[in-house]
Amino acid sequence: MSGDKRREQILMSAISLFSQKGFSGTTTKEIARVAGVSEATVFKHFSRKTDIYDAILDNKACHEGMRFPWEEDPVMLDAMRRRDDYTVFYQLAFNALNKQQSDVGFMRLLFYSALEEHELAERFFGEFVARIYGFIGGYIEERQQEGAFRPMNPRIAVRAFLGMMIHHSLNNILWDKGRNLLDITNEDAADNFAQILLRGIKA
Amino acid sequence: MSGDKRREQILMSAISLFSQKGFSGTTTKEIARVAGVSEATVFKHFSRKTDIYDAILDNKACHEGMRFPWEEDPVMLDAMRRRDDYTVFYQLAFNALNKQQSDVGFMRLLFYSALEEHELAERFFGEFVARIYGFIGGYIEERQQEGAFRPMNPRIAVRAFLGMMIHHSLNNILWDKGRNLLDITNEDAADNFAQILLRGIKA
DNA sequence: GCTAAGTAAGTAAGCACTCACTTATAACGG
DNA sequence: CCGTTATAAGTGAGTGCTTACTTACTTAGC
Repeated sequence: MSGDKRREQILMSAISLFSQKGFSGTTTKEIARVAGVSEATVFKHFSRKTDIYDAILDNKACHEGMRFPWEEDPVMLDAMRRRDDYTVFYQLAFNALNKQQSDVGFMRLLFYSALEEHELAERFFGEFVARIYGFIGGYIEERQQEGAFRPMNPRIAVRAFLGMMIHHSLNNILWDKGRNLLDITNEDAADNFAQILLRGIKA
Repeated sequence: MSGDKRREQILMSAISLFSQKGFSGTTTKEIARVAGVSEATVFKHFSRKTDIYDAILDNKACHEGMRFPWEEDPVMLDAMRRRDDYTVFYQLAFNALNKQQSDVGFMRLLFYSALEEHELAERFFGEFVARIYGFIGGYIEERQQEGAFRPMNPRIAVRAFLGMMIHHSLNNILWDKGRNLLDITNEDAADNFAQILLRGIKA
């Protein structure tokens, strides 16, 4: 197998393990076993254990994870132009919830790295989340100036909205996997969250 | 020093370390150093490392952390009787935010234990959060029957409200310690979150 | 003089990481 | 077509260090 392919395979195994057990809870031996190679091979591709972690967050997080739904969703972009606030926030929530649900491992990894205070995780959150605040906050601000939304700090509205979505995903991923407290579809969640926020901030 | 006092002292050191580095990232040697005793003394009080973790979540979490603000806050109980919805939700948010802010270590510990899938953490979340959903959800349901709130699944409203608060605390604790994205007081946050939710669910 | 509190000095297992070595691949002159 | 050779991919068997945990022993207080 070529070096690049093997490297990718090791990274995939590492993502799976780090997301389950965190950095210090995962051994290089185990990464090698899951990747189906010897431990020495792992160290041929990554000279230190932290290099594996760095590579994951550098590639996976900062390239794959950094795509923004609104840059690819014509439905939402069109709704923004038409000032169809409900569709804008419904699409935002629906896209985000689906994305979070489809990559539970990556979500867990981000949480571990935040707790372990990995610098790359901090950078990821700083850049990615900052752009989200700018984008949604900017739209809310425009609508405030148009008199559609009541005056308030738009970033508080963003935090409230993101809070609903992320906390909902967190519940499903971490604390309430059996959906005992609340068992709803992403469509239902997006619909309700969009409605609560919009009624909550409209003029 | 008496056995019980020493035991407590070791637990305090362990809480501090586990909350910073997680379970597998913390060594028994380090716990002993912080507690100012020998490693052997740690194992006199706790025969295995996991016993320390269990003791923390058993005592600290299930006894100290399980106190509910509404059971002690006369302002909020009175507001509930008077159907002063704003004060009810403002007090809920303000109490929760202050509590979370005052015990960052405990919050981090709960996150670690959720990621590491510690059974006691699951029990804590199951019991504690379930009671919150029952309590707030029950109040919302009553107000719906009185015609004050619009018809909807009350638990979705609870999730939205808890999401705003917990995500806000999480931002301040984990991702945006420098308050770059949003820098507001707990009073401001509680006020805005309560307003957004109430406008969002009122009839 | 008994019991509880405490520890120095271990132990075996596990950890990240290295080294000497083998195999597979492919390019190239004859 | 073959045989040589350079290079990259891969590994078994270690290295020294750290880990959770133990044992045999000392001290302090009633």
